[in-house]
Formats: sequence, C-alpha cells, structure tokens
Amino acid sequence: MATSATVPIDAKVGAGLAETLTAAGLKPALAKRFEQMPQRQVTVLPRRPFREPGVARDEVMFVRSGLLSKYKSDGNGRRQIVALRFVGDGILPRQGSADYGVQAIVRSEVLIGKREDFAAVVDSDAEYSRFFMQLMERHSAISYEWLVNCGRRDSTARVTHLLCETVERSHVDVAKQSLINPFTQQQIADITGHTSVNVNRVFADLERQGLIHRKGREIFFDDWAELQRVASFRADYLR
Amino acid sequence: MATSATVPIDAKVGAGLAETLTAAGLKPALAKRFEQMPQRQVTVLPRRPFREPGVARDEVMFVRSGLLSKYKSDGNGRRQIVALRFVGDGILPRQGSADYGVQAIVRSEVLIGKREDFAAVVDSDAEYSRFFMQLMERHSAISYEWLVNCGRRDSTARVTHLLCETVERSHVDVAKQSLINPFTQQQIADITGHTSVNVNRVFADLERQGLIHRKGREIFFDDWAELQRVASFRADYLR
DNA sequence: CGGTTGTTTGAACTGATTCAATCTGTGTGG
DNA sequence: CCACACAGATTGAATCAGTTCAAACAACCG
Repeated sequence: MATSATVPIDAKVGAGLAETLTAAGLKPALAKRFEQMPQRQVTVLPRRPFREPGVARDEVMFVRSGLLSKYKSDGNGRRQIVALRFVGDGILPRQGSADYGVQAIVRSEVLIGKREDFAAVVDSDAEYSRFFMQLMERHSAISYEWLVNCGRRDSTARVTHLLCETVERSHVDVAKQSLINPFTQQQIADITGHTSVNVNRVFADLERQGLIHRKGREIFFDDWAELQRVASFRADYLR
Repeated sequence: MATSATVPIDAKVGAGLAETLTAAGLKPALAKRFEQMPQRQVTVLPRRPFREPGVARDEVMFVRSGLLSKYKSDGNGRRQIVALRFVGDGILPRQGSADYGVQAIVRSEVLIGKREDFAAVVDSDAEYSRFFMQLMERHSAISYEWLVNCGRRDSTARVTHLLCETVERSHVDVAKQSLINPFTQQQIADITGHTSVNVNRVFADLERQGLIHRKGREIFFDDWAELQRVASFRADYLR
C-alpha cells in the first residue's frame, strides 16, 4: 500500500481483520481463527442513519476503512458524539439495547458479525476475552481523556486535543504528512461540546498563531510540539 | 440491616461480594466461587492519596461500602473526576499503568485482590468474562452519559443530573428517604466541569425553585419528577 | 446553473469564572 | 466551656469566554 503525502482517512483500507487484531496485540493464530467468524461487509455513508440509539445492538462491528462515531443526544436534542472508531477499532455487541447511535463520519467499510457468532469465538479461548477486555479498557481510557477535555480545557485546547488524537489514531506522521480533516466543524463541535461558530474561531486562531495552516480539508501541522503543548496532549492514554 | 430514613452512603455496607455480584447478574454458584479469590479489605479515607495516576494498576478492587472516584488532571493541574464507584462496583486490573488515580469520596471499605488471582478465576469459566465485560459496558455507558452531561447541558442540568445519578446508584428511595450528599461542592465541580462557586449557585437556585431543600449534608427531594426533567435524566443508561 | 451543505464574520448577549470577602460548622486543645 | 484553627459554603462585583442570531461567502454536486 503506497503511502503518499496526503492520504485521506477513508482511503486507508485496513489490511484485513486478522492483521488489524494482530497489530492490536492478539496472537496471530487466534487472529486468523477469529477471521473465520461469519461476517459481511457493509459500506456506511457519512451522516446517513446507520444505527439509531435505543435499539438492540446485537452485532460486532470492525472498521475496515473510514471513521465511525457513537453519538447520543440530551433531552433537548443537542447532539454529542461520545466516541470515535478509527480503522481497526470495533464496536462490541451488548446485552439489550444501546443508548447510543452509530454514524459514519466519512464513507466507511464495516465488517459486521452476529453476536452469537462473536460469543462463540470468544468463548473458544480465554485469550480472546483477555484481548477484548483490554480493548475495552483502552476505549474507556479514551473516554476519560475526553471527559477531561470537555470538563477542564478551554475551547482552543479542546479542539486542538481532538486534532492531536485524530492524528495519532489515524497514524498520520506529521513530520511528512498532512491530515485530511475528516470532520465538519459542526461535528468537531459535537465532540468538544461547543458550537460550530466557536470551532471556526479556534481554527482561525491556530492558523493566526502559525501552529497550523489549511488548504481545503487538509490540515498542515507547522508546529506539532507547540500544538501538543497547547492541547496538553500526551499520547499515553492511547496505548 | 435496618434501613432508616437517613442512611449515609458510607453506612451502607455491601452485603458481601458474592451477594453483590449475584445482584449484578452473576450466577450464584460462580459468585460464591469468585469470593474464594484471595483478597484483603482496606479502609480508604476521603481525599487522602490512595492510588496515584500513572502507576501500575495490577489489582481488582470492589467497593464494599463508601464511594470511590477515578480522577485525572489536565496539564495545568485542573482536576477532573472521570468515574465513580458505588457500593458493589469494582475497578478491574489493567495491563501496565493507569493514567487515572483513585481516591475515596467518603470513608470506604474496599476489597482488593491481585491481578493474577483475578485472572485465574476469570479464566476458569467463560461465564465470568461475559459478566465482567457486561459490567465494563455499563461503566462505559455511564461515561458516555457524563460526556453528554459535560458537553451539552447547562450548569443546572449538569449538577442536577449528577444528583439524580447518585440517588439511583446509591439506591435511595426519594419517596421515603433523603440523600446524604457524599460530595463537597468542589468535588461536584470536579465531576461536572465547573467551579465550586457555580455549583453553590445552582444549589441555591434549585432550593429557590422548591425542587430540593437541604439540612446540612442532607438533601430532600421535594419534586423528584421535575428534578429529573430539569436534568434530562433518564435512568436507562444505568441498567 | 441552482440547490445544498459547510465555512466565515460581526454584533449583542449571557452564563460561568475569577477574585475576594464573609460566614458557618466541626474539631482540637487549653 | 471557650478560644482557635481549618475546611467548606455563601455572596457580590467585575470580567471574559462562548453562544446566539443573522448574514455573506465558498465549495460541491447533480
């Protein structure tokens, strides 16, 4: 897979489920076996209804390419994106209905399996549950960091932090590559708990300060170290 | 255990680990077996250092009585409480170090076991991992709701929502009982992403509106239905 | 080309923070 | 029982960050 200087997130097709899981730390043999689980691949279009909140979520999903979001809305219909799933990330099935919905941020290829089939594979070797519990731990660490972000940082830091996280989680090398921003400013607002107007102003500020510059959807990181400082971003929580 | 009209959270001693896990949905036989895991009980004092962020977290903990918090702080030392553990809740061990710390909100009795012992028990029956994954799911659902709270609700709703969640998770029957508020206003601020000054004003507002009244630490809910509405609180996410 | 979606900008407004002072309750030691 | 210390709660005034509303602009797509 050639890696050009500008790889949009949605073009980064995962190398395949087994490879992805191996990269995440699952033993190759088990990853191979896991891939045998019955599954189908679905193309999910951005901002189109995909899975609504409040309905049974008896499927496993793995993001093969693209970017998914989990979202909720509060009583007054204000929308909050509560989690992201990048290439290689998954959404595990749960007992009963989920109170969050799922939508694509960009066009995504998603592998979907049935809960029973997933459960059967997981039960077949204790190593699997160890592995998936570890993945759940990682996502919960990310949730915690998002809480700190929403609760304790100002708007500049919040937006910048999301940018840093996006760079890391989509494996962009800022020294050589730019980031094709997958989000609309409204979506960034839905993640950071702001309004799109304010997100826009933060971007303008960052540009004015010479930390980034933009060309369309493309974001160039002109001072990565300073940007991380502004965001109080430390990548530890992602590993 | 006599249940008087005013039971402080820290007096609600859990009925024992096995009973708690059974109540949470684990088969009685497995709960019984789980209790055999080597463990010790520790008393944790409020606001005293207990587990610092950034160190190995190779223990399981279960809250026997009291109330624990997980916290992080952002780069500038501003503290954010990212999760609560009520009686019967647990904190699972993780690979490597945790980026959150643990502190008690009120004096708590905590059962602590070693990661290896926990792993051994969990590996002994696939039912255990199903069960603990379900618990992790529940906590992640709570994290999501907290994100909505921090990101999308105004200060009144945020504080009120926390009150509602506390009532539910500590099994207070608002029709008959009051809640002994376990938090200082600073801690409520650390959970909701505010300042203690503002939390204080919210409480004053709620009282002025006749939704609650207070006597010392004690909170009486004078209009529970309206309070839930103000908080856009729906208890679904807790189950 | 026209419609749609997203971005950008300005001006007025408001909710929350900050700073600082005061008040209250609790526990301690004399 | 009082004096004192300390932590938390309460209040006011000034300030500021972020929202809201509204309008203009740009990019994209069939």
